[in-house]
Amino acid sequence: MQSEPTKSELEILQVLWQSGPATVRFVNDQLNEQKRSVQYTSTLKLMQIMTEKGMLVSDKTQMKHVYSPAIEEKKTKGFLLEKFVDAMYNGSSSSLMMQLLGNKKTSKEEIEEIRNLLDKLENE
Amino acid sequence: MQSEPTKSELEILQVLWQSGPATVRFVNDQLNEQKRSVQYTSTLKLMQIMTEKGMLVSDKTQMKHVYSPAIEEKKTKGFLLEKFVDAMYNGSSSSLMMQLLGNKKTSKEEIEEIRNLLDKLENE
DNA sequence: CCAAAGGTAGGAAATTTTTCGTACGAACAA
DNA sequence: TTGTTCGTACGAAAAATTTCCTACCTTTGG
Repeated sequence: MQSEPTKSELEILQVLWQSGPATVRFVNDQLNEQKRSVQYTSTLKLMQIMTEKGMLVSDKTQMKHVYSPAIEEKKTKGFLLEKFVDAMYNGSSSSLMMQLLGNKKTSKEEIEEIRNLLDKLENE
Repeated sequence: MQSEPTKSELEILQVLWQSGPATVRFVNDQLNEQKRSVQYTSTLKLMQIMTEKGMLVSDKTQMKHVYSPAIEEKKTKGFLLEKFVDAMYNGSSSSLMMQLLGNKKTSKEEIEEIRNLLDKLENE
């Protein structure tokens, strides 16, 4: 079973998803560049907690520990997406899509792509 | 400007969206039915805080105050959806949709609904 | 060798979010 | 009238999350 990452935890996961396994130093630098100012030891602590929780795994064979997400990106995102859809749109994917398609301009290509996916889904 | 509702605040908004303007008593009952056990005064307090923050407005002319969301449902959901897409899918709506459709939670009916929506969009 | 730089560990402080106890007023039924 | 029920107000406790201080070890450059 999977527990919901907090806001800060999610930021860390994002860095790791984006850049692959990394040291605390690297993650912390990325956070400071991309997100917000945060002390090295804060990031360290959080990543340690995440490891305890089983969200990350760390390779401690070297002095500079290297962390990676314990659960694959797709699964975690899928899980969070599902929760989001449930909470916000009563579990209705199409409602969410309506909102999404209504809000932003979607290109013909994207529409085609989605249509193809729909076809594939129905032929299973 | 709009501030992000916390988890609990979102639950309250959901009740109000679902049922329209309501008293604390009603909201609290709904939460206990639909979500989790929570004391009346906890819900009251939270709704008061939300009112301070400008997320809710309350009609205090009657003894039983009646609360409604201060911002329309669509705007709030759109705002949260956008943040979600940005955080999780680098702002790419179609990526999100792919993931959504890839999850096996989408029913035939929903697929049809989406197809219709795509048709509509293309004919504009 | 020695100092400086950079790493982890751990506890505790700070902040944010959530919960609830208590006080007190209004309504209502007996 | 009177007491029971139902409402709000408010402060503070509790819990969850986030931040950082301090200690101490390892590596590296001079």
